[in-house]
Amino acid sequence: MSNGRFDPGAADRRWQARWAEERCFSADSDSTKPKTYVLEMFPYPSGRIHMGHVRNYTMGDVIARYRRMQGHEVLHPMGWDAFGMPAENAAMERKVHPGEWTRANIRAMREQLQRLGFALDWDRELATCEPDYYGHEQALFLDLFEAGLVYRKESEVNWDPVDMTVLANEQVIDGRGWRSGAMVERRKLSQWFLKITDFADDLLDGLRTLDQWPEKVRLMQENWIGKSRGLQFRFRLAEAVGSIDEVEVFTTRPDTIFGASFVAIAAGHPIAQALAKKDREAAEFIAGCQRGGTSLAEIEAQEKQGYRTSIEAVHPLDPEWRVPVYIANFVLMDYGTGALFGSPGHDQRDFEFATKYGLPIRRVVAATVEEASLPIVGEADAITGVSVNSGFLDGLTTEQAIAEVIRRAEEAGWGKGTVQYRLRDWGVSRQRYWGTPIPIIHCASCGAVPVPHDQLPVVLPDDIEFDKPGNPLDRHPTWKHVDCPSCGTSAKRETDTLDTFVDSSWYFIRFASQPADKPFDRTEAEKWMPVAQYIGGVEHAILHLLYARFWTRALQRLGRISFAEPFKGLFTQGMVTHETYRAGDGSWLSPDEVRRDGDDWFHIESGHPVIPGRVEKMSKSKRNTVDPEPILAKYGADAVRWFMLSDSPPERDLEWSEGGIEGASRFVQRVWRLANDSKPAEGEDEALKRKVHRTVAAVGEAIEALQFNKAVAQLYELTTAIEKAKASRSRNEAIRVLILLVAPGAPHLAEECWAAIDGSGMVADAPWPSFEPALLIDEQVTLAVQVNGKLRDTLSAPRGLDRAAAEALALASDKVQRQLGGASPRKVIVVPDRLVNIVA
RNA sequence: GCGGUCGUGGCGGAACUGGUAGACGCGCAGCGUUGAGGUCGCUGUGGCCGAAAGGCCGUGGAAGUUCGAGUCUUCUCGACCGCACCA
Repeated sequence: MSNGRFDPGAADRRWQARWAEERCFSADSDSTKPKTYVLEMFPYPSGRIHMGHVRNYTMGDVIARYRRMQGHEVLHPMGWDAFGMPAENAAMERKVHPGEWTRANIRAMREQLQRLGFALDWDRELATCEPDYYGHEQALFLDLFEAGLVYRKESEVNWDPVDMTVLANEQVIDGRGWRSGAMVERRKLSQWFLKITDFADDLLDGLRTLDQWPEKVRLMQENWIGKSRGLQFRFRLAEAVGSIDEVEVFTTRPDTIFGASFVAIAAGHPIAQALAKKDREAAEFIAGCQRGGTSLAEIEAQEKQGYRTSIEAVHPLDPEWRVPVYIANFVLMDYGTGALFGSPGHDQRDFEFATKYGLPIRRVVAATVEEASLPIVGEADAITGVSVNSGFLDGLTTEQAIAEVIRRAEEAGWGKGTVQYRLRDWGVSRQRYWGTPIPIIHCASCGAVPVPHDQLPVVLPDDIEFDKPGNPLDRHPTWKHVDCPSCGTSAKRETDTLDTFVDSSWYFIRFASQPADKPFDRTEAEKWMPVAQYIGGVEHAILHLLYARFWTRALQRLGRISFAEPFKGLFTQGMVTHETYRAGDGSWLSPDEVRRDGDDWFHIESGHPVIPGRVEKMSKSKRNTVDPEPILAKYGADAVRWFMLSDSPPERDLEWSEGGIEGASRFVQRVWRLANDSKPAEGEDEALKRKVHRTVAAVGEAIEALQFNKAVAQLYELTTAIEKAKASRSRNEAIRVLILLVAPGAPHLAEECWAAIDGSGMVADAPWPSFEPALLIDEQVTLAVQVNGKLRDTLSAPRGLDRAAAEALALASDKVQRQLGGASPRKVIVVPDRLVNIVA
């Protein structure tokens, strides 16, 4: 064994090979040990791993290895979220098949991950783009279909008329398609939806059970589901429109019903549609509303506009009172009833609308009844208080008034108390090739017919052309032409594929159990599920994590599994960031193109000055990425892993720095030197022994709380203590323990050191060291001595010193006496074993 | 607008239920090792005054509670994140 520097190049490979050979990290579902499922969000196979992956998987690996050392049977799998658009873009740009491109990327990334020495069970690796995964997904989709949780509906989408495809909101830039640059249209398409709204209340209630989730994520989901209680009620129309003689609205503030000054309906509302047939102006207004994309920015940019129809609505509480009906661009068809009544005194949006169209603005809520005649000026007064100018509601608090209106509405039959959700059903149709084919066949006489289970998987055709815009699956000459499974006449396959979020909604169950003949085996899956610790980026706080929760609950409703929540513990890690650099012309420069000289930065090639910018998430566009591969080659896996754990708390951003990786690398060398410095010695070192026990306790605690930066700091301290200690049996023991404590973070180093001190077996199989609680407590304590709350002295005292003795000891201090200047203390506060505060 | 997180040295960050602020790392400085540079080792490092002993100030700002506040309360300023015409 070398006495020189630790050589990660050789050590990394050596131990990675050993772990693989001995299948150290294959999870045995028949094990009698306690089981722990540790999972990180699986990556999209873009081709190369980035620092964010390294950080994410390092954290998971520390948990997995720590649990293993604690005697758990750990499931820690890895796979690929392998469907998605980048593969199709690559196909178009480079004329490679999406599958070929994706699989090559997987090979490259698998090798990179293996290079980092993660304790992964590669036997369970899966890729969502393979039929042996998506075929089972199709089966699950059909189960949901049969249970009535899947339906087909016309829905508005962003349509790119050149590429002939649906665009996600993020792909619409300034109203144009991101690839084609064509003006995006709103189009109605028949799409498949999953009934996530059926579970709105369950998903909301379930959040309360997720006490190991970040509060932030639970709040985000709560807001996303957006439950509101209110009154749904009808205005009779003074004059019927065709067969429609009333308009139903929803409000969360029924107490403001006496402030009603208009009714507004969405452009897509049946009344609006009916009016459009006979009123050209109305038709034009509706068309105007539907121009442009559905993206957030665009809707926001639009000014509130309304078209005053000839219709009037009758106030439910006063048949003489009529309010105008507007078609308005800000009313959403798919929230509530697609219609609302405006109460401009107490809602800013209604206020603006009423101001623009000269509608009455009445105060119906005030802080106190005395303020009933206070005018509303400038902006709406969105308060709760007491009802005023509201007939029978006058004097009631907002809460009472709401209840009273609902009561009367229900009694008289013109409305009822209801609950509304912001959450919409999940549209899963995508007009793309590289996704899971939706296993449905459309038959002219039988309608939408599920593909029989024995004909699954519906496999994507390989002979596919990307030379034209649109969905290549739809253009394929033969693929979609099949016979109806029900009546046998010729029919057509669904050519849309599933949103890739469906793929990631159940992969964690497939990891736990992967039989060939079905999606999963219930008993087997339940040995591992739910995931004990799930780790990933906060960007998935809503979509992925909500969809996965929904899918799991759906499976539970179908009786396929017994648990409702897939992820018991969730941790959202921060991003890896780096300073940005710009040249004089504003172009971005990468970190290796610039050089620092004191406080100034220069472009290496040209010598021109460079402007350093803010620290931002590593991204290609800002050119501030650091590729893990060369770093890995230079410093080895352990230094990189260690740096990922150091410095920043895991939930916060970590700034990549040369100094940081150097520091981590230095630590690796220090541990290595200590391991080689362990020679037979006699004698005990009490102080060091205590330090070791304290560190074992603290590091374990820190890892369990996912505070890796604190664990790292503890280990630095212990390392320094060992370096300073004289040779002794305790010191050799300390080195042995240090190696074990370092192992989850720096496993290659640990194995190599373990071999150097002749430890038995591998660290990968070694148990986590234990500690003696008695040794955590010192016999001598340091008492802080304050005079009037200011620290004046610190004294060493035996633990458990009583109050009187502590007080006497403190008063005996020269420094205290000098502060007192002969005066006697007025009061003395003693906190045993901690401090004495003398009040003069 | 609504909801949330966070403000501590030059930097990343520690500080358990109110009890020695600044652990640990980076950076910086001095010394040593080395032929030089780097590596490596040792020492120092919140600010101000002081040779030192020591003193004063100090956790975004202001006030309050307390023997004692980074921690609790109120107000205020700032940064960041999520949602957003949701009736």
